[in-house]
Amino acid sequence: MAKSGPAPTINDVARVAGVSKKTVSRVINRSPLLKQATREKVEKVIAELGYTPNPQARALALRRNFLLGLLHDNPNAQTVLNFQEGVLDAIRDTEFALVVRPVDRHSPAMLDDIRNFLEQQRLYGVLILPPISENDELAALCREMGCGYVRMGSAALDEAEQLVQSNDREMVEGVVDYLVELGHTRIGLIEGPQGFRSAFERREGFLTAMTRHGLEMPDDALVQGNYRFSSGGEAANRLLDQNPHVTAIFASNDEMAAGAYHAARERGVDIPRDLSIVGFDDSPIAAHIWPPMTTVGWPIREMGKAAALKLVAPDTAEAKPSCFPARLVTRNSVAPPSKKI
Amino acid sequence: MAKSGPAPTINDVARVAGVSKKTVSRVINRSPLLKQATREKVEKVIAELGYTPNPQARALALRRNFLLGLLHDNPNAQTVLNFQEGVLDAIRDTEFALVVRPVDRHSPAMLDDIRNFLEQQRLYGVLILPPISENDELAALCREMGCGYVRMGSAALDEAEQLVQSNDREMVEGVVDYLVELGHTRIGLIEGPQGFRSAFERREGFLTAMTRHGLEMPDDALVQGNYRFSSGGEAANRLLDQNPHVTAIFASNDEMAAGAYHAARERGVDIPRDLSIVGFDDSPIAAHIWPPMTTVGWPIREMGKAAALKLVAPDTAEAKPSCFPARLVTRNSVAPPSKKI
DNA sequence: ACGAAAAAGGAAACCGGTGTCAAAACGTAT
DNA sequence: ATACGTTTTGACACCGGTTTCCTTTTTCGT
Repeated sequence: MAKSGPAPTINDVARVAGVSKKTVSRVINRSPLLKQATREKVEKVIAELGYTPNPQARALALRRNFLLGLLHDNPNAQTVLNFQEGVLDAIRDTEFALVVRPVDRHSPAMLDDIRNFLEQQRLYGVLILPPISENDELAALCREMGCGYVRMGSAALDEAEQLVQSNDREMVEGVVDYLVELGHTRIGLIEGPQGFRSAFERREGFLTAMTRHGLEMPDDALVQGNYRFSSGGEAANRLLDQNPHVTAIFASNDEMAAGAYHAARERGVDIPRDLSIVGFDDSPIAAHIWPPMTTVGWPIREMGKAAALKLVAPDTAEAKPSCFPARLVTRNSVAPPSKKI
Repeated sequence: MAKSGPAPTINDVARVAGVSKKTVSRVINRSPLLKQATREKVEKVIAELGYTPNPQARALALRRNFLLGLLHDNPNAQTVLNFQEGVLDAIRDTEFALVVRPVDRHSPAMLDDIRNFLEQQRLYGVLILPPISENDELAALCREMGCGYVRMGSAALDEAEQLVQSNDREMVEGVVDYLVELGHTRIGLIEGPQGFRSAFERREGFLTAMTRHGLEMPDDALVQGNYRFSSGGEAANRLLDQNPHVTAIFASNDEMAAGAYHAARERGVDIPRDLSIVGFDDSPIAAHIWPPMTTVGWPIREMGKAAALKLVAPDTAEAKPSCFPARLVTRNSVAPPSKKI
């Protein structure tokens, strides 16, 4: 049992074990050039005293903190928090801690802010969430500062090693296949905002599949939103005005899909009888809205865990995978088309 | 302009300014016993070199890190993230950073985990979110470890100084007044789980107002949920089975209210014509669900900011207030009762 | 048994700040 | 000019680790 009072230091351990502090340091850092007997002796004392190294002292000496940073500028709270949970799964019971840093991607000072942040905190590594994960200058900054980083993204970026991603594109194709199989031929798309790689990937997947099925995709059946709830309603109204015969809509995220629900409701069109809607993300709103929404879920928490492990334990098996499959979550917002032309 | 290369240290500043490092340290720490001329000279050099003190070295010397911790075990992602944002509003452009730590209040090891965490990270202070903010052992632990703390709560706890709270109870009374004014007399309550102070406060507010209006509150018009979506549906079904004449339901949070929406839908009762529903929190779901939900909003972000300021700048005006008024957000889930008896 | 190479361990400096305490500088009364 | 009380400043140890470099011990071939 450790006695109470001030925490024991490396000096205490060294004194009690009758060795120098350097030797204790070697034990802590698993240096291979130690006699087995010495190591055991020191380890025994460490256990007795309940000694743990002081992170602040280590940080000073190593010029590097045992801190992971989470950089995000994400409108979706649930995504961020799930990712956080995943990261914390990874660093639980380690000496690492997680510091969060929301940033403003519209601020011209963003890069300078982040540079200051990295310089100040001397982070071990950072995890970057979309959409700023797609900022290559930011990645370059991390490299320049010697700060490890892993990006979460929906598309292959330069270096696969530093990325966790999902197969968005493929999944969106699957969504279209599913709708077509049910008989839908006039399908509208509410895409995400420019500058989001995820929005791009999802649109491309959508268009690819439509082409593959030989389906027409009129320009005005593709409208843009900004990933927020209200934009979904506006987009759906525009879409339905321009293209009244549409029988199904795919929205690039759940929030916009929920917005589309409201627009439909206000126009008196019933979901799913008159209009099928599919979202993306499987955020809580999808389950809570009526009727429960068919959407695409991706394992954010697992991705967070893997991303963190890539930084803190890059050699473990769990840190290896960088692509995490999404899956279709079928609920009640989709039905075969019934609208008469 | 600072030259690139290794960041300047206090020694560089001292050398260039021709003073001792202690003097530089005094300048940084705004020591009052410095000659104005010296101060200006040093400040000039600091600006020239672009010097910023190394937080790791400070942490070691002061035995205290410039880190704020956020302890939470909250089912509501939006609440947590909003609070985070508030905290970051407060510490933006300071040397502080925020480290997050989700905990498991059901784990018997929780207190030990947190003790380790505090001991390791040597935090400047922690912010504690409900429901664990109501754990007095945890508060005692913080005091024992000499770690500042501020709790967010919905009721007056021991020391008002270390708390940011909202006037939940009062607001719930206001909700009841509002419903009564519209003509409702048979109002059901879906309360939150045992052990949540917020649940207790909201129930008491509800019952107080009912009594004040001379309204009957049969035992079976009060059912318990666990603050999660699914429990709201179950609770509403139980409530409506036992008490079919109820014309309005107040739920202790929005998620449960949303669950109640689903139950109503499945039973074919229309909101708000046949049943009015009021939630609490003004989380996104309230605006996204159909019909948009009347609820009570409270300024979580501002509370986060104030809580953080209480730790890092306790003397500023913004850090003073500890009670933040909630307000009724009226949307479309409430109407006068129309049900025939 | 001896010397050389390899292995193990230690002394002291260092990371970049802060605390203590004494010395220097200054102002002023004698 | 001297003595004395303040105000400013600096020298040095310290926080708790790591790194560098050197000494001691062990191992082993001959």
